[in-house]
Amino acid sequence: MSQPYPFLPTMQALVQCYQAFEAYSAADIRAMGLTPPQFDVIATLGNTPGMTATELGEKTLITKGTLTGVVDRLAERGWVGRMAHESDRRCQIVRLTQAGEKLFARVFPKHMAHLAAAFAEAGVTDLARWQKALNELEQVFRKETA
Amino acid sequence: MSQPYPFLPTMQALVQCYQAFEAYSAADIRAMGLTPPQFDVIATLGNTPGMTATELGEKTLITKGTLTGVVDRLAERGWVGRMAHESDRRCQIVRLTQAGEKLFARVFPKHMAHLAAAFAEAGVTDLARWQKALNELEQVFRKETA
DNA sequence: TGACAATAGTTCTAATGCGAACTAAATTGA
DNA sequence: TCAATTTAGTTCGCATTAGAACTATTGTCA
Repeated sequence: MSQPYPFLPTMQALVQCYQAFEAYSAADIRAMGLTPPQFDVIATLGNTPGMTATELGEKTLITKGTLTGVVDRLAERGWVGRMAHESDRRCQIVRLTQAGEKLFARVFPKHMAHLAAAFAEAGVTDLARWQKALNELEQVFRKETA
Repeated sequence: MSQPYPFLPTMQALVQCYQAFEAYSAADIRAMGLTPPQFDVIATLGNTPGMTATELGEKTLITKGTLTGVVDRLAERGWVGRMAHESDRRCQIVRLTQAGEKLFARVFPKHMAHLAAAFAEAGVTDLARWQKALNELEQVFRKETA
């Protein structure tokens, strides 16, 4: 009896791997009082002079409709601010406030250390091999829609 | 200048690969009038005599709190039903109705074909290699919490 | 220059998603 | 046997998510 869908185990492995990563990462982020998307925004804006909301959305993979709400809540807490773009009045620049910079300096290294602990036993050869597999598998899903 | 966090490219590849899969899969599912979790439930219940909500949550990786709502909406549309467990009155059995079986027969093979199209050019060697990488990477995130 | 298309953000709706609190029922253990 | 613990589901609060509709602004091009 041959496999009806030989790709299913690979797909299930992808989903389980991602869920394991999410659970591991999100637990640490939530313990610091942030949600994963909020952390992504803070981490992306760290050490930058700010960027447009569109640019921020591209880097964090957050859709623009969602990004409005995420930035709203970060702004309410005083961590980010919105500023007018110099030449294009449609755009706005989102950047960290001073309090946001302090938050970034506090949570970013801490979360990186949390992740580094997970990868402690992984060698550069493993990392490269995994990355290659992921990039190849990603192309499987990209080529069809293109 | 050495990499400050050598594991970051691998993690980004994981997130991008998963997002690509999600986008590819969800577009097809939504076109059939279902959400991804709704499809997961229908697909999991297909060809089974039903199962408890806890079991269903474990297979679909949907949290129990969320599962209540997902099953509610599927029940409203007449695709699944809740039944009392024979011996344990805390449990309930969730199973497809006749309409649900028909829906399963219609959407499941169609979505599998959509996925198979993406994997058309992938050989069994590729699939096995990707799966191995994903299983290894998953363990990276599992071992720390265990 | 002026209609038209493209872009940037916001707002809206419906559905997840997670964690915590809660009720009901079953299990444990002294 | 019965109080304490565990388990199964529901409910709630808060945040995210996708997509579509909408406003404001900019770019295109005949």
